[in-house]
Formats: sequence, C-alpha cells, structure tokens
Amino acid sequence: MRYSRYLLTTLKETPADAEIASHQLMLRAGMIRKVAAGIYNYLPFGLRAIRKVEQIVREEMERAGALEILMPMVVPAELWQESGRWEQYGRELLRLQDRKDTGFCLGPTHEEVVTDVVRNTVRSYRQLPLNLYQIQTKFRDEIRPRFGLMRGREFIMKDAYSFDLDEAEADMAYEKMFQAYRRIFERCGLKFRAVEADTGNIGGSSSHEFMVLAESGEDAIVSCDLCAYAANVEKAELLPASMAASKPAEALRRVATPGQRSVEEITSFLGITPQQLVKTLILQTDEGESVAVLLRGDRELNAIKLCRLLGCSEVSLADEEVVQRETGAPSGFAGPVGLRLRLLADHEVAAMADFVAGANAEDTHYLGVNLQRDVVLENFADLRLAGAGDPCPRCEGRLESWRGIEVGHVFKLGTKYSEALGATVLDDQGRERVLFMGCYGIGIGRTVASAIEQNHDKNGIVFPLPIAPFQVLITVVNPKEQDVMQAAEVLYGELQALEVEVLLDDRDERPGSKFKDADLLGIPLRLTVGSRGLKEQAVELQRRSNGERSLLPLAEAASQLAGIVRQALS
RNA sequence: CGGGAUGUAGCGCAGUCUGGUAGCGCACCUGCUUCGGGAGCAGGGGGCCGGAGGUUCAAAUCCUCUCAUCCCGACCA
Repeated sequence: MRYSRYLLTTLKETPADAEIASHQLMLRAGMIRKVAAGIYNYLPFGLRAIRKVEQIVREEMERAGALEILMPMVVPAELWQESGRWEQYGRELLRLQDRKDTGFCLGPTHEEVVTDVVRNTVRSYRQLPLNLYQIQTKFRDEIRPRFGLMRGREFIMKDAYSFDLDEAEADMAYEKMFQAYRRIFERCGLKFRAVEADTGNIGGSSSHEFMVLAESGEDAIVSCDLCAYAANVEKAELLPASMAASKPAEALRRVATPGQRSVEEITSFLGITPQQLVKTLILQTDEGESVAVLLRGDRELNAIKLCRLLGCSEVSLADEEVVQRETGAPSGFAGPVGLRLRLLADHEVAAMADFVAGANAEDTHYLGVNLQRDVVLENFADLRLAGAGDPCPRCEGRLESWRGIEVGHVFKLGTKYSEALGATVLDDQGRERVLFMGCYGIGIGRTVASAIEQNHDKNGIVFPLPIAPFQVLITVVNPKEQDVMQAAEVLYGELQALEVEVLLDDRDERPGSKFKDADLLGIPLRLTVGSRGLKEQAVELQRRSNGERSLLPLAEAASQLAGIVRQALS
C-alpha cells in the first residue's frame, strides 16, 4: 500500500475524551473514529489490525474443529422469551419493534439463536460433537461505555457454542476451546492469564476468563505465588482461617463517638486500627430482603459471593431510611449487638475478639464486643473480596493481585438453553437426549486495544508483528529524488512479491514528520531509504520494538526482511 | 440512576464573568524556499458558537428547557 493513496490521518494532539493509552493511540494513529458513545468507525489502518486478530481466531477455531456460521444481529423477541432472558437481561438489551410492532432485540450474545439453529438441524448423536462459531457485531447498551474499543456498546465478538451428548464430552469440548484460546492469545503476542471466573448473566456451572495483564484493566484478579490458582476477585475463594479465635478479655461497654461514622473516622477517634473494628453493612436484595453482614474494618464485601449465598441476583447498600428502621440509628452506627436482622459474618471475623462495632444508637459504639458472648449470628461465610497477601485457597501460597482486561471468556453452560429451547437428539439407543452446551467468547476489538495497552511507548504503538496492520514500513526520506524513490519502489515490489505486507511512505513530507508517524503507527519493521544510505548501496532497518538499527545491503534487504517476518510468525 | 464537568472549524483550545463584526495553534489547499526526527514565509478555504424557547436595539456571552459527551460512583458475559 502506498501511503499517498491511503486514508491514514494521524493526529499530533491527543483527543480530550480519551483516557487510556490504547484509546488515545488508536485515535491518533487513525485506526478508529467515534460515531457515538461506545460506537466507532473502523478506518483502514485499524480494520487491518482487527482482521489480523480475526484471522488468527479463525485459524485456531478451525484447528479445534469449530465451524463458522453467521447469525443475525437483529433477533426476534420470541427466542429470548423462550429462554426467559427477555425479562431477565435488563436494560443492557436494546429492544426494538418493527413496523408491525413485533419485538426484536439487538443480539448481545447468541445462545438462543444458535440453540435454535441446532434444534432445527441436528437430529442425531452422529452429528455430534458440534461447535459453531461466528465473528459478528454485537450490541450491548452498556451503562457506561468507555475507553474506546475496550468497552464499546457496539463491538466485534467471536462467539462459539459447543453441543455434546453428555457432560463428559462437553468437558472435552471446553478443554479444547481453552487450549485454542491459549494459542490465540499467545499468537497475538499478549501476556495473559486464564483465571477462574463468575458466570454472571450467561449462567452455567463454571467458567474461565482470559485476562490480558494491564494496569488500566477494569478487572482485578488474584493468582497464587506458589501454585497455578488464579481467579477474578469476584470469584476468588477465601477459606476460613485456621487460627483459633482469641479469647474474650474485655467486658462489653458503650462509648460515645459523636459524628464518627466511617471506619477511618472511628479508628482515628478511638486510636485503634481497622483490624480491631468490625463493620456492619446493612444490605438489601433485589427481592426486598434486608440482611446485615459483618466484615473486618479494612475489608471489602464481595457482593457476588453474598448473592450466591442468598440466592438473589443483586444486593445493594440499604438507603438511610432502611438503615434507620432496621438498626434504630442513622447509618454509620450499625452493629451486631442486639440487631434483629438476618446476620452473616465473614469467616475472618470469627478470629476476632474484643473488637469495636456500632451500637445501633446515634453517636455510639461498643468496645469489647465478642461474637459468641454478645451476638446472635446466623452463620459465617466467605463474603469478602480477596486481595494481595490473602492465603491461597488451594495451597500454602499467598495471593498476588493484578489488573486485567477480559479478552476471552469460556463457559460450561450445561443444559440451561438446550432444555429451555428443546434442543435434543436421539442417542444410539433411540432415546431423546438434551444437549450439553458450552459457550466461548472473544472480544476482537478489545484484543487489539489490549495489545496496544500492553505494547506502546511514549512515541506511539509498538505492534506485535502477528497483529500489526503492516509488517514493514518503507520510509522514503525524500521521494523527490529520483534514485531514492526508484530504489524504494524496487524494494516495495520485491517485498510484495515475497508476500510481505508493506506500507510505502511515499508522501511528500519532511523526514521528521514521517519518522514521528512511523513511531506512532507502530509498524514492527521500518526500512529507511535515503540518499545517505544509497551511497553505500544500503538501507537502514529499525525495529520498532527496541529501536535497534542495522544497515542492510540494498540487494538483500527484501529477502532478509521476508525471513524476519516468516520467523516472527512461526 | 446519583455526583461533577464540558459542548465554539477535522483535532486541541481562547472568547462567556462584564452582551456589540467569531478568534488562536495544529491539520487542510496554493506558491516559494527548505528536506535523516513533527520547517519558514506569503496567501487561502472551512463555523446555524450542541438544539429549542425567552430577555434585549443587539446573544457564543444573560435566563429557562432540552440533547449530547466525558469523569467518579452504582452497574456490567
């Protein structure tokens, strides 16, 4: 491709509404342009990177035996009503009506549609195992789209769905996809981890997320420093501490704490540490039930664990009115002593003695609280958010914490959708069997964005070669000098003949601008063709990754570069 | 949905307080010079100042409403 004929407008200045590096760089490098909140145009340079990732995904899906299909983006409400998700899914599902007032939605995921495909086409166990995938535009009306392609409302996703006769075979399909995912992200040149994850809205029995490690990641993950355990903090388990509870030594007594509500305020007012305090959270479920949860002062609630325990789908902090009604005090003074509310405590609280807690009266706390003596507790449970330094639930190790970008997610679905939609086959005994499903997603745009997040410097993008829009950039220092331009043209032709993807910067621009653009665009290999080198019959090769420069003889440059590219892709 | 902020040329911004011819830098077009790390000079094109009402002789500027965008939180495969 000739730059002079290409649509690639770079920006010197960073657009004001881009926060993170990948978003800023994708805008500056002319990869994407915003159309509306969370909705983007993919310009030629950006689309090439997208297509690279798609191609890698395709190759690995095919290798794993999956078959490509394409389902519609507009899906009839009927199908979603069959699975029950029309009501469940919430406002993220963009619902719309056609001229006859028939309900549709923009597909945010395609379990219903693919299950419909299978129930209509698969009759026999002989057609199994089956794995269907597509690469398609999805729409989710996110509450807060942000960070460019990282969290768009419209986004490109690869979604695959496996169908098997029984659970054991479904497990094998899951494992196959798991391995395919490892290969995909390795080929994309990403540093990532597969972590245990919550299944959320999709449902099913177990799942793993593939997390690209990056400071800007929206997810927190923990991993063991000794064993292979790694999990999203939403999911990360914490076992009851083995140490025995300390013995009560103090008597229960009230103390005035005027205006001291937050953990910070109380601990500094009383001169204690947050570890000596128990905080009492008053929570409400989506079904209207109120419940109190006890946590050590420096810990945070994991709402997902609590939901799982209570069997509800949402909990939120109770508002002031409810707190006043349930505890008899304004918020900030709730405590477990004498509280007439369903009361749960995190395991860790079991080991605490003589702690401080609210007294359910305004401006008052208790000192010397001891659970066994002073409190009526329903149960202990794993309720807090895991963090760095916590013990590993699988071994003797300690957890480390990281930020991650979720680029892939694999789920074991069981029969949730096949049962609801009646996707069955006849087995070798002629019996009707409900299919076991799995589903497997990859955010294509997000993968490109996270690759940039992980591979950039102050000058611009540093594309990993396998997903770079072009492999080689030829910078023609002065295209007006005939011999220079001619040498560049010859190289360009040779590289193309060797099937190297090359962008020829033949623009009539000053060299400085071209070099700056080259750094910004992040094409891995840059050849500089100028009169200076040509005097020696040489061109300069510079690698974007480490800035290393070397001179190549003009006659051998193309074949050497083709060799470098081939090696990088193998 | 709660809190905060911002909408002026493709991008970054000034002008708004104190109403009076819509500006600057980058980008874009023309010409000349320049040419190995974002050149210089000269000339030029491009704006319903987010939208709708209102106040006023006069509104980018004041008032009301509205829409959009961004940040924090809640939320989220």
